[in-house]
Amino acid sequence: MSDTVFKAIADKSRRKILSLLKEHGSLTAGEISEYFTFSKASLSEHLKILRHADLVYSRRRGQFIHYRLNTTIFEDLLTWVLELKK
Amino acid sequence: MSDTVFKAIADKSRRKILSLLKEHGSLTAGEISEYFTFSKASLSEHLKILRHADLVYSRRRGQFIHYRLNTTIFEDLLTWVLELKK
DNA sequence: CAGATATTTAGTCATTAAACTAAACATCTA
DNA sequence: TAGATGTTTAGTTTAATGACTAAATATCTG
Repeated sequence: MSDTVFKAIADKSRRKILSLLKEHGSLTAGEISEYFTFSKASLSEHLKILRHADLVYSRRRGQFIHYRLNTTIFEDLLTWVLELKK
Repeated sequence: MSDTVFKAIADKSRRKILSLLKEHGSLTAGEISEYFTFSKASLSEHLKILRHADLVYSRRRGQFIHYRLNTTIFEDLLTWVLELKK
């Protein structure tokens, strides 16, 4: 399990982004930013961290960039937790 | 799910401590320190963070303090992961 | 193409986190 | 009780993180 993933989910705002994406399926950076008070530049930074951890995909559709969860990494995270719990 | 837990598992050394405890059942701070190169003071700091996150118990037996995993929190972590994955 | 909108990059600053050494505290044994 | 061993606390330093503003880049529309 990569350190990058644990660092990515260590931040409360990023976890909130994940749950927003879970709830809505897909959101643009602009839509996500409506749920937060910090700047769009800061949000972009958070999204970059989530992207690098492979926790989200992004795909540009015209002017907008759509984000969605990449659930494959959660599989690994699940394995890590179960390994310690069992 | 508390932020404290996510912060606690964000550190690679602390995750290694958790897996050592999983593997050995129970270890003293001194025994744990043999697996690391950093100072015992630093280890003590890491153990404090794990204790505050309720990821480990500690119990003094004479001169030694024994650490072991507290698996109840992993249950919550599991729920968090499943919630995003499902 | 020019202007508008969406998003990211660059550069800076304040806060937090992780490491260290030295000292303190707890318990055991002679 | 004194000295040895095990562990934590205090105080400091350095590195990493998260925030900001300003500027750059990408795409759409008139």
